[in-house]
Amino acid sequence: MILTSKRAASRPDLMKRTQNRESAGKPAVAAPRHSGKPPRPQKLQMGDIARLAGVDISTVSRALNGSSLVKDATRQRIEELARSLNYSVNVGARNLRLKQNRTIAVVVPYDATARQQISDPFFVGILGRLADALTDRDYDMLLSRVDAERLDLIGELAASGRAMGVILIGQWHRHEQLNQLAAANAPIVVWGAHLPQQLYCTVGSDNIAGGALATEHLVGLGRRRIAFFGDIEFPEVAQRFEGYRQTLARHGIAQDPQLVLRTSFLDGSAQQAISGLVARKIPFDSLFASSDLLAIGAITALREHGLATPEDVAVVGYDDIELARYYHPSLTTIRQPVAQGAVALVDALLAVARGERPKPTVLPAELIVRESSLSKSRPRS
Amino acid sequence: MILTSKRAASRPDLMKRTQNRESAGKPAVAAPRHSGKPPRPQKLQMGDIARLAGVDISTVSRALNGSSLVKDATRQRIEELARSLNYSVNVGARNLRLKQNRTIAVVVPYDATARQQISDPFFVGILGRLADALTDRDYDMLLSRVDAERLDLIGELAASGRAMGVILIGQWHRHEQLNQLAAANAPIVVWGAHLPQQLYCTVGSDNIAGGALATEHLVGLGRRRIAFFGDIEFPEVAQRFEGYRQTLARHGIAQDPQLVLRTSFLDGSAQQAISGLVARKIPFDSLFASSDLLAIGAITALREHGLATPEDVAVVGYDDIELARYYHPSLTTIRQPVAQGAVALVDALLAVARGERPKPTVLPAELIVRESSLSKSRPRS
DNA sequence: GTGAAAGCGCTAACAA
DNA sequence: TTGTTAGCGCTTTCAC
Repeated sequence: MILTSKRAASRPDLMKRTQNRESAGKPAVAAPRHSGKPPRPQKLQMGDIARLAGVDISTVSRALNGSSLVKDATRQRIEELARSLNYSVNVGARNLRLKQNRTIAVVVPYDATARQQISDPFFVGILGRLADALTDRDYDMLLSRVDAERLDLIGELAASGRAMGVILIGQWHRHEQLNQLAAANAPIVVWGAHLPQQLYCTVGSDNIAGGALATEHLVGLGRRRIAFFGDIEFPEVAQRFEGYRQTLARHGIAQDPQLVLRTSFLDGSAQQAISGLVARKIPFDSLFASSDLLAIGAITALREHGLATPEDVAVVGYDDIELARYYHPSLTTIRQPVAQGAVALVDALLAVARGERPKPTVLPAELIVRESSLSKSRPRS
Repeated sequence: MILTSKRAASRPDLMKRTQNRESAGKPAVAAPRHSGKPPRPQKLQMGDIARLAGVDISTVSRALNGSSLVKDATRQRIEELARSLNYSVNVGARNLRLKQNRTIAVVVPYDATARQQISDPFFVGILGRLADALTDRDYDMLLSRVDAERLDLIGELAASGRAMGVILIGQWHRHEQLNQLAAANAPIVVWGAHLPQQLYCTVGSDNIAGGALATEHLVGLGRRRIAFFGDIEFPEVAQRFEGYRQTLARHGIAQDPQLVLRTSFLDGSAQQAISGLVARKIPFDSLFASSDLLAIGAITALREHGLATPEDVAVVGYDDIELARYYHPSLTTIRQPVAQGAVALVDALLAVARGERPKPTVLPAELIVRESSLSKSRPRS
């Protein structure tokens, strides 16, 4: 080895830092400011603690990382010092050295055409749970909004080392793009529907069962003209529709295509759909909406047309967002186990990051009965 | 300088990497796997691009950073290569070297006693806007939930270099803790009320004006017994209450302490408050709630007691969450300019990080009139 | 039990 | 225009 301690001695910046610190007690004379700005102090680093504790920087590192090599007394002193000075190890440097990364990106795609926002309460619920699950495991959460048209950008999050992997909330109708990403070995996990030929891992609830539960419930109430609201371009919605379809078939109820309405989220398309049904005098006595937000929009529109829920039209939503309980009428809906889902997403992503190929998770869905479907139908005039 | 190219030659890892890459074309014979795991490939790095392009790593760095020093043809080639291999510069290493950081932490405090969740739609709205504002400026957003009792943890986010600063959404009743953080030079900015003796920078809307607008509106409708719902331990709510108080005084309406109810968020305390008023037969003809969520809870409770909104009790909320439009009755409310606020928060934080002391921002509040306050009062039985 | 030294992946002054 | 080299703040062998 050619280079001995020459190296340290030739580090002018280290000298400078040392001098700065030592003159920190005196008023700002030896350290002239160049600007009028307040002198936001250089961030403390391990070398400073080491010098203050009179030990080598490597000892500080060991102490702060709980190595058993370091003498208890020394560790005490160092820990004390670090705490009292509010020192925290620089995570970036640490990660670089360790080639590790404890950040996970959570991506909420948004549509430029604004069909569904980050503000969808259901997604927000997952977000909160994810934050919990990640915090529990001592991971940081990087939150990104990404244009659904540019899902390819997701790969960059991992490639750049910003995050060790990506949890995507909402599959949309981007199955192909996601498959491509997975094929390119991007560490992603998706909340959504499990599809055939799927290269990426999904976590989601059993949408077919959910759709069936909702429909079964309405059929059980004696409803026969059950409208379906939702955009079946989304795999999850398509599966809910499939549950609806199967249930009608099982009961020998003819399926009326006029009752299947492609509606998106809070932008008024539920209102339009209701208006359309009413205008064309298509009879219906109930409605299964693929989200609570849609259900709420529909109930509002029904009311404007003089139709009461549940008397004239029983309504079942999907998601059991918090508001479902507080809305008037309170909403019958399908609950997805969000907390469980968040944990499953995190665990799956960690597995993917380890190089495994975790199986998709399908969680149970549950029917929550409330006012919007409670009473029996009354005769239509 | 003692060390010439000896150094590079003595880096065994570099050699190893090179060999690995070069044998990558052949089937996995020379590179035996130790486990059954799929061989998640070493992440590409700048050196790889350099070797493939036949230039030095520094040239790659320059090319990818758009330095004008590099010849156009070379840059083209390098960029092409990087793109086709899906290479992205390692942000961690880059930040370390540059001593910069383009991550901003957004912290949503939550109360262990669950008064207000991350899921408060208003906060979520800000969150989305912040994501936009940060993305626009090419900053990453680190989202953390922090126990409101442990706001001191916030300092760690900056001290550890995880983020260059912290945007805190929701001031709560933690004014003192925040002042301490600011005194310790933590780069924070807070969404909330501007208070006297405040060491940290806030961005928020004019809560006094908002409270006054709401109250003025109800008075203008002929209401005189106006209840106030909210927890005035929160500075923002306290200011809304102050606007309410001032307005009543201005109109010479006596303030009845029985009409001021300390209610928190969606946990049913609005219901209790209404029940209490009804049980004690305290007359009231309208209600100003310090959040839309409270207003919705109150309307639900009123309905359960056979009181209609707006006929019996006119209701004004606060925040103008998206749902306010879709609720039944749609909600009269005070809108806070969230998008503007998000931009202001980000700009303020960047200023703080530069060592400046930006002034608190107080944004205008706006009255949005909807059904919940529309009609005139009707006589009470 | 502690210190010296190398190097994580990158950028930039300096040299050529 | 490109290559060489030092070093960002940290962890971890390897010596002592």
